[in-house]
Amino acid sequence: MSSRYNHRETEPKWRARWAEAGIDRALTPEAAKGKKKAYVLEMFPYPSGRIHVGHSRNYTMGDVIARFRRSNGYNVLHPMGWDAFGLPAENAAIERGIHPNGWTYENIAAMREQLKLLGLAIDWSRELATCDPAYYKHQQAMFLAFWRKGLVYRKKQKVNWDPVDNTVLANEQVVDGRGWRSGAPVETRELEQWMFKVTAYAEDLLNALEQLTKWPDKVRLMQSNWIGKSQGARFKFDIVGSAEKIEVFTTRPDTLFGASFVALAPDHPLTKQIAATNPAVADFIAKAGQLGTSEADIEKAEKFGVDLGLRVKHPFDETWELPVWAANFVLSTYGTGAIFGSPAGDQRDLDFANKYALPFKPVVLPPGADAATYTVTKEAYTEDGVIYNSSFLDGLPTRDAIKRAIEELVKLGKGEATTQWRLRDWGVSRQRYWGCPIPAIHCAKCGVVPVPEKDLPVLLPDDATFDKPGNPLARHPTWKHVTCPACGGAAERETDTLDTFVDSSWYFARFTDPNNDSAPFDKDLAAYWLPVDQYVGGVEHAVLHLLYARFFTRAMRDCGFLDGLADGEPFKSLFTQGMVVHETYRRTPRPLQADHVERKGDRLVEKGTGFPAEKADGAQPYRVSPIWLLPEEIENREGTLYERDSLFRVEVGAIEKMSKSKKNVVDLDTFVTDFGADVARWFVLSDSPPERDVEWTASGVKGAWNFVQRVWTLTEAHGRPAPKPGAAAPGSAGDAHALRQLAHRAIQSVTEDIEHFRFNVAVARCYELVNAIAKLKAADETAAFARGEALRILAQLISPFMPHLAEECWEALGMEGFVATAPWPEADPALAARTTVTLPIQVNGKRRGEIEAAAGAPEDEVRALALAHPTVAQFLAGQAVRKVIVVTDRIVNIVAG
RNA sequence: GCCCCAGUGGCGGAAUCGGUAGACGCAGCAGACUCAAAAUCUGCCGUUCGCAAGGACGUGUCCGUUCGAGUCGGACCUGGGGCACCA
Repeated sequence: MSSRYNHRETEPKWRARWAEAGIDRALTPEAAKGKKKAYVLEMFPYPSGRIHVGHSRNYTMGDVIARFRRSNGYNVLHPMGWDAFGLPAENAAIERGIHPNGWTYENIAAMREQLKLLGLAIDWSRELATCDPAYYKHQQAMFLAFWRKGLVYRKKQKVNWDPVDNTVLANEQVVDGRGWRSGAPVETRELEQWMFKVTAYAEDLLNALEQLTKWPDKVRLMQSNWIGKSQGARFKFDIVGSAEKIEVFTTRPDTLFGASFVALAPDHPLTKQIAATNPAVADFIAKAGQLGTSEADIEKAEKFGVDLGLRVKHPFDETWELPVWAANFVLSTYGTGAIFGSPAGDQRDLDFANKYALPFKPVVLPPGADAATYTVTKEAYTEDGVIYNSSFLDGLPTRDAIKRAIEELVKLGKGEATTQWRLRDWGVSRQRYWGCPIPAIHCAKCGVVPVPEKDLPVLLPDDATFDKPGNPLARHPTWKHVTCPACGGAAERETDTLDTFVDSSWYFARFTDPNNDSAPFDKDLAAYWLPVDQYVGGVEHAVLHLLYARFFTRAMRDCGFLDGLADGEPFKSLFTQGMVVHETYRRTPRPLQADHVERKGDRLVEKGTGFPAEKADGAQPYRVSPIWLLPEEIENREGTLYERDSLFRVEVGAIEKMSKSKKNVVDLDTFVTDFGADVARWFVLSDSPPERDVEWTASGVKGAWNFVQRVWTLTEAHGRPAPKPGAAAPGSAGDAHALRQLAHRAIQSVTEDIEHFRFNVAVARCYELVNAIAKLKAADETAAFARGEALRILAQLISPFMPHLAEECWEALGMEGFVATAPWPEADPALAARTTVTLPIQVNGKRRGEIEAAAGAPEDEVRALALAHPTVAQFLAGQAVRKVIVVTDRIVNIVAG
């Protein structure tokens, strides 16, 4: 009598046994002598509340790798922690009066329990939270060390300022140019900010990307573009009738004879200076300032400028004067904030010249173009070519002309060759409470003074208030008042806290020695475990988090915290996984008469039902709001979707990333109760390649559920112990032999697939194996051996994916110990090898038949067999065989005609 | 606007080195079991012509390279992602 697989009993049972046996703990380097190490890490979560099945994919992928490595004999480190500082905790404090500390730790407790439900092989003894003073005190110590090393400095930087709330806004708190809470238009203010000198490593951060061969090309390219190294020249234009000069940066000094104007950024000092007396220029600055800073905004914006009334001398021809404009497309933050425009060779310059009727001429002749007739009117030519119309540069190809032009600028003492970086230093100051305090003290006499190491950690005060906007640290009555460590006089603490990207820039190193009180981590332990062998996370962190972490490991190395990571690269192999997406559901809006609407507090609701309502454009003045609904609030009645309780019709919206705001989430607890963790784990890895998004569907869940049941039914029906690995078979023939071959080939394939992150293909191979096991009906000893062996192999192959089910099967097959710690199966080469192959025969590239041949059969033999094939012969009738191509074990192609 | 990636049955996808296109799953169809349903099992399942054997067509479009192209090259179309107009 077969019973259904009961995940509700089985899953907790095995989790308890694993925990009791402590199999998920990483071994110390001494205890792991002779083993290789594998550090597997998923990007740690922000404790935002509850997790849904969408989050589970990331952790499941890491877990598959971790379990696979452990089965292959590695000493595995697979830890978990919490990126626990951040804005949402502070928002919750403002909105609901809960202290960020309490809110954060409650969320951590809830999410830890949820993650444990997934059966992840995580070493929970190493758990850390970045908001724990035991963590951030080391961060403060490293901050001081970086400071001593010259990697920290202070600089004025622009921030978004809310003039009503008197507070600095994060970009995400600026909605349509207004403060999210006050609704007041955002102002730009300059504040003294703490900076990390990332640019000190610009060259290395760029060059080392080449060595990161196990990172996705896409991420390497994005980092490379972000760092943005460009070679060019810096030189000065002399202003006519003045001793002042305008310095510009260019990558194309070869086009200097095509110059038609010089343009300055709206906030270039000279532009500002002229604006003081010239209302047209002041007007231009105001207009340019209204444009957004995002590229989308600027895309829509037309290029415009204003003539500053100045003229400059061309560096190569004193008699040639160029007008000076201010233009909205010139960036003050890049290069010198000034350019020369060479319209024929740059689309922006061309658009600008055309708009203001500035004269220009082409100076780069494209290959094959005729110098006498070539013109540029609407489209600039930005590629390489041969220089003409350019005095001493005439006839030189682009590259040589760039060199020659720079030589000339140097000779004239006007400029030099330079390297320009797009990368800027990292501003780490945040005017917020819930972050790591910056260990600095401001003294009127001594200036900015570091907090002495012995006084660390600088703790956050528990009794901050969140009832008013602004920085709770700055307005705390006592916290900031201290004595100066240098002179002993009255002084004030720094009230800025660190950007949370700092917290996540070294947590992977802390995991190697998470309870160290005297140092961030022990150098030997870090040297043993680092770099992280496999890092798994979302592509949204492709630039900032990964770049900052790469900076941080270099800085930690150079400040003596970290040994054994000579190249400074923290993550050897990176995988960026796709998201889980799901349909969205919205209540279909229903029109309402004005007298059916009432006001409750500051919200409109429908009278009687209390459904939220809003103003509408149609015939009726109001409607019920089309709010988002959870999947479990939906009911399907004969193909039409309704909201379960209200019986509103439901519209199916776009398929989007699972998110709280769209409510298209499937709660993890509920799902695990209904279907089990294994079903969730199996589902998120089936069907879609890991780097692509996977859509969560009921039918996909059903497929995974059926598979779990099928594996268990087959295992239970076998009803006897499976042969131990390497046991001799009692003979092997026919279908039983075929099953053994398939099982051993499955080992090879699944092993390869996991190594290469092809989880969906590994899943397909497991389905094949199960189908083959089910198909073998014979009951004799030979078949029983083959079936038992195949079931044992199956249990092992699925164990990284569905660890609970695999343990239950392993036990039912009479195997000893945990499948989780059993050695990974090895394929018997004799069984896995193919002895005969099916070769397709093509005639002139079209398939006309196939033959069976021994694997590796000699070419002559295969050729003879192919030519003798009846159908093939038919197609060859009346034609001469010109050539026979035999690709061993793949294909035969006969060329005839 | 610039840069990058991807387009394969009704759907998700497989084809790892240029060598049988469509593995595996989902959906669907037919049948078995059942009083019935669920579950399970068996078979079919790219389009098209054909009674059949078999043929023709088929991996976004067009062109090319090759004995042979989903895979390589060129041009284009569509969708997705990144971006700080980077001079």
